[in-house]
Amino acid sequence: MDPRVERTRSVVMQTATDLLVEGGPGALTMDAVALRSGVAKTTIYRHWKSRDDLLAAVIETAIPRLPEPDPEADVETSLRAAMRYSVDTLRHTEWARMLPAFIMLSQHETEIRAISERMEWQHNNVLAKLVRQAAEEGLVEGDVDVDEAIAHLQGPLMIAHLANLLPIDDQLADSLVDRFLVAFGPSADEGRRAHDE
Amino acid sequence: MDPRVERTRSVVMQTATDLLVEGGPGALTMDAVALRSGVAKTTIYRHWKSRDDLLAAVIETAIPRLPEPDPEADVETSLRAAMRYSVDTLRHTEWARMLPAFIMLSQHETEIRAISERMEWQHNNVLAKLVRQAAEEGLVEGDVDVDEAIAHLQGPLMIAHLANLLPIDDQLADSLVDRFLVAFGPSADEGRRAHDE
DNA sequence: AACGAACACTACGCTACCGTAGCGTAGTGT
DNA sequence: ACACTACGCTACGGTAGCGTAGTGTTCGTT
Repeated sequence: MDPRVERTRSVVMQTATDLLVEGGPGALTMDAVALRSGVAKTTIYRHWKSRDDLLAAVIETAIPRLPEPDPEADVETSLRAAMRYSVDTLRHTEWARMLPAFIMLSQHETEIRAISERMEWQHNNVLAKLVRQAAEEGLVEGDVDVDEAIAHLQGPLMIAHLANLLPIDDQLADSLVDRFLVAFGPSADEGRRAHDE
Repeated sequence: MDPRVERTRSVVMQTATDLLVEGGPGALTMDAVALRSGVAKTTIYRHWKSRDDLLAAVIETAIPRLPEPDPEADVETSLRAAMRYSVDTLRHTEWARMLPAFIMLSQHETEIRAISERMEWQHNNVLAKLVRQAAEEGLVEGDVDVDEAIAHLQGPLMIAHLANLLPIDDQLADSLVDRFLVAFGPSADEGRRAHDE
């Protein structure tokens, strides 16, 4: 492939990503990208057919994919690894800073919503498998609601990030799994029953 | 007060709210508000000094305030009431549909960020008091991290709403408190220790 | 009845952004 | 060396949004 093409693509993508991260979707304009990247606007349009197309490409590129768990590892280890991975993406990637924009855009832009659904599907797939496996092995209650479990694993992390409520680090990832295993542990029913009376 | 003023204010606010909810911040334009509400643009500018000012007013009006718990009630009842209130605002109010926009705007617009911080402060204040009280009464572990507790109470609800992961209803509110009490209960340490070996 | 405030309407000027056209230049692969 | 393609540059046309001006009208108050 022509190295000029490769260079243009990467420079524009990086610039567009920076603009989105710094100023939100409103800051990602073709003129701004052209000005800051040094790439001519006409050239940008040769690679992306519209501004929305470029925006979608930026998001598509930045979007995290949860890795499949190592089939050798036991469930708890895999669960901890998955949560640490989620924490890492929120700590080290540009994704973290475009997440708010992404959440909003997926509400109103059908193109972005499609990306969002693919991502959620992929994430929930990985996590759901782990939760079911954990249920089978007796680590959590047998009749666990998978979506509820995912909400408890990911929800606190999400709000910690969006509201700056807690520091995002490995310790958080571990404590999330700890809390989850206690809350959804097979002895949880007894705990709740004991509490009710 | 002049009834014309009152009418204009309420009609414009309602129209602006609708536009924000339907199409996000980009849809809330002065021209659109004027057109749909039937109020002349010059009149709108007589009540709000700019488009951003109107947007802020809409958000400020829609923003939910967590009510102070009844001092007569016991902690667990108050906690359940607070969570049911959170659920209700996400189920019945326009706030639910403008939350994504709000999250994004508070990232980049300082005016909105200020509103966001006031809201978080108010919410966390109410919840923090309840969590501390719960700790004192031995309902949850004594050295509980208040912010962590809040994250576990509100996080799953937030993600359930944003990702359409779970139905938002009273049953969810109750199960959130149930899970929370188990995960943060005074016996949680034993649970975790028992699990580790 | 009369005054004043709030309002509607039209028409602006201004800016920012989108997307395109035309032309000349510079780098790539053969 | 050659043709080809990507690229830069400048200049557009078109649209949408913000905020304002001027004029006349309606409504509320006293």
